[in-house]
Amino acid sequence: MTIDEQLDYLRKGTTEIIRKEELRAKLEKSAKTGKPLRVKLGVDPTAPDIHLGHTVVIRKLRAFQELGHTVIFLIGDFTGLIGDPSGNSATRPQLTREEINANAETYKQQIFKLLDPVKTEIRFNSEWMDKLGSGGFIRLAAHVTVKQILERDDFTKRLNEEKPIALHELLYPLTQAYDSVALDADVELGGTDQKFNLLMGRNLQREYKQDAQVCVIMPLLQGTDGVQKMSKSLGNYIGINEPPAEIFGKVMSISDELMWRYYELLTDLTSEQIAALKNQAEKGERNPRDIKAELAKSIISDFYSSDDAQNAEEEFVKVFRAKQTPDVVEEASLESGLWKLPRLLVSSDLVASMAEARRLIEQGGVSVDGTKRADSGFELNLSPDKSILLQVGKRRFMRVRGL
RNA sequence: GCAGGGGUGGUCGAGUGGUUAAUGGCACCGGGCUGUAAACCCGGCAGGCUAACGCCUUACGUAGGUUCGAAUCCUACCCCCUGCACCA
Repeated sequence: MTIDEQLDYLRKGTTEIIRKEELRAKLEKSAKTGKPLRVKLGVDPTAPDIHLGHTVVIRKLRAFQELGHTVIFLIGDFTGLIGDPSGNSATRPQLTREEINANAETYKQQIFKLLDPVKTEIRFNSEWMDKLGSGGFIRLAAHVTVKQILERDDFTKRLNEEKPIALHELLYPLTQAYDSVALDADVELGGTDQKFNLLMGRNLQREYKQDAQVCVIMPLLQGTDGVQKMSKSLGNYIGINEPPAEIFGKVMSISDELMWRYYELLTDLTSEQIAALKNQAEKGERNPRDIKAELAKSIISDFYSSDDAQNAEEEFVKVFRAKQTPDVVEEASLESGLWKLPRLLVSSDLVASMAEARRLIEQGGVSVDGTKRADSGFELNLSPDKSILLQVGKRRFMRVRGL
């Protein structure tokens, strides 16, 4: 690839690159000297459950790796002690060394589904932060003025709204910035919420007479609700460790509109290819459903095999289009005898409460052996010699049998 | 410590004595429609008992109190937020 092509490739999906000319210069220099660029991503040590939102940035790291550069996956075990940079939640719990190591293992196991281990360094910032000591930390703090820190949007806003800003929060960008100095980073990646912190790294590197890092800023991915950013706490996420069928279903449940965003940020298709797909959908040449199914398969293939992706789709079609029973249905054994339907649904854990069971039955959401039963008084007999298939809604199945 | 503001169901946010299990948005669940778990439309969304009509428990930071009746008034306590504190 020429440098221009590389730049184009790296630019796809980014919100902003600060600054593009510098990135070009760095790419050129690297090509000339054969020395790979050091590309940094900092992560929080507490949340090792990676979801698609995180992969937006990780995929971008991969793009750098594909071009031969080195990725530094930085686990912020020191910064983690400081607290939440977005300021809206409480200080994080302090983790023990063992917990941090365990989380790091989990991270590795997950990120290496996307990244090349050979071209990845895993580092912890306690490595240099611990050495710094409080004296060193104060000397570090002397490099930055309060005004500079307060420029951060979030801080300005909170200041104006008279919302609290804890002192340690002001130090957060500083420590993150120092990581870039310690690592001599050429590029740092982050979401739009990280922009200020990334820029702080540039400034601090200059203070330390280093070549300032380029900041590659990625958008935040919306969750399955299409409204808020994907996050575990909002429950609108798709985890990369989820079973393929689950991922497939969740992807199919995003709105048609949102899928273009997912295409852009979660696949390797070029912007032109995506535009072409969009065009086909708008003209009615292709059903958006199919395009979404392809997206789902592509995403699954990142974390599983393409066979798994294929199977997930077949299963989906079987259950939702052909309205058949899935291949694998969970089985439960309950006491033999006469059961009332609501009680059975609750006892088999298909439904959480009797009230909900009755509601679902009355709304026509429950069937027994394929027949809809909309009567809460429905009774059935459980015996050991034959199992009964319960279905709630479109996708909750369970086979029950008497003991 | 002092002054002020605030704590409501998964979430945001109404409600300041009486059909209030608590308006509304979002999320979520069910149904319809569809080549989608999309969009759209309809319904639901504390729990227990009942085939059903319905009945009964809990619930608006916590604990008491006033009242025929309280998320709403009173008392105490807890928690969160903002400001004050020095120079005087």
